[in-house]
Amino acid sequence: MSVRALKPVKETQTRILDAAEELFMQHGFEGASMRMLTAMAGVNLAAVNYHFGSKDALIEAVFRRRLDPMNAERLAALERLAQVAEGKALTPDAIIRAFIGASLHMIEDTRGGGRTFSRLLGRAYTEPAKSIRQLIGQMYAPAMERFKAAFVRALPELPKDELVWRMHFMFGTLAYTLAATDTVQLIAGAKPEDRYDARVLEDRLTAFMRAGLLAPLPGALQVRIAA
Amino acid sequence: MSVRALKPVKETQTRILDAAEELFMQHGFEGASMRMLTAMAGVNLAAVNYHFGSKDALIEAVFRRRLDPMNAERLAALERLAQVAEGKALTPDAIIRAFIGASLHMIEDTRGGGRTFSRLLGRAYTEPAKSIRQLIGQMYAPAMERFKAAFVRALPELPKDELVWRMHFMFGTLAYTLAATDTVQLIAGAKPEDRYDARVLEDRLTAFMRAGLLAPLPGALQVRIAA
DNA sequence: ATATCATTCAAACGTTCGTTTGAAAATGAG
DNA sequence: CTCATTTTCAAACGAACGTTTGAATGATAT
Repeated sequence: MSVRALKPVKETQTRILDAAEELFMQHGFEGASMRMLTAMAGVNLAAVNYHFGSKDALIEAVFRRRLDPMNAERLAALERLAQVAEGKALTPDAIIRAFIGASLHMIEDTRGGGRTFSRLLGRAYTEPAKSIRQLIGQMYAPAMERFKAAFVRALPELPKDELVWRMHFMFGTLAYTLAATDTVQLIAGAKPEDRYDARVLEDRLTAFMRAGLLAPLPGALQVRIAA
Repeated sequence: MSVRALKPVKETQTRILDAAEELFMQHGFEGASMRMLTAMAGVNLAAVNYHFGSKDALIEAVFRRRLDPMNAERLAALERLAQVAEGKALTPDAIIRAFIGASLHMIEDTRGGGRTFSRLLGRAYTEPAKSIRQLIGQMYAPAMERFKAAFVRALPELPKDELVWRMHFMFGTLAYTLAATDTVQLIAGAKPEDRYDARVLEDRLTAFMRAGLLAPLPGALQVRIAA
């Protein structure tokens, strides 16, 4: 097969992936049918099975296309920081930014569909289908391990149990922020135009997460009801 | 219709609601079919349409059964605090506990299916189907407003925009904690047995959220506010 | 030009979906 | 008991699902 022969193939596959991304986000994996999907992509109904094998394989391909580069970017950012630090432990702030930066860059990518995917991704974390959660888990595992190690070095005094929980909380904050579209408007009439200004959002998220990560241990907190 | 006549009706409806809760959580709303559902409930296939009208109406009923009392509990807890405070502003700590307490009590309810529902609820926040997100939004709106007002009183120096975002982040942390089953195990081999010790979890969540809520304003925002 | 491969296409496959139906069974009131 | 109402039940409805098929079309290399 020559190089030229690949071009139309990739175009069809890309069109399918783009449509799948959009429709999976809007209607969920079960809710988006092959007929909707191929119609939006402008390809024949059988094209998905021909190019990807099955709907499940398509779902996996949708995630793989974006998630692999994203986690690579994450790890590269962490590596770059480690280079600059010259052996010293990184600050929690820097680690957090390395982790969430990759996700937020995607939000800004309105043209390329990155924003669509980021919303899809936020939802996938809580997806009922075990196979999908497993897939996501596998793709995140290596990055997760490296970032955990970085946090352990940055916060040697924080018990590991507690760190794991706080990473869990941070992950939740990020996932929900990626996925949710309505809550901010629900709480108050927020200006939606700066929702996707990734720089401002990164600052906001980092401030929140950093404080949560460094919070005093629960036992040390004294409970007061009123000021 | 007599009082006695209601009993078997309620039993059938309750069996359906319980099965729906379980299967919606495991397979999602589209993934759980009426045939699975009625089989688990031990009722005839037509029973759902007879008692609830449609599958969509059943979904709404599943949420209404738990969510209305939960938000009532939330508001009652806040009201109780306000009584004790005698006009003084509440502490962020107390407000947070009032908000998350209701959700966490549900996690502890293993027998009554509350824990199942809380996981379902965590997922529903990021549900693709607009109708479901709308339903949840409606049910939360009144409580949301009251809690926002309480936070505004407790933190008069915090800009409202920022407060809204931080409530959003807190909501995300809670939602994800309710929904997620794998992430903690993914980050590290956590002990799953204390995952649902609501008291410990409440302390952990409160410590994290309190710190995030009170975090110093991000640098870029301070510049904006000063200007 | 011809043979070979990759891709597209319309049509149909069997299955499962949510819902409806009308008769049977159960229940409560007079 | 009798009648009216409520609830259950087996069966069937049309529609939509993911997938498969085999022929038609396109492109490549000899």
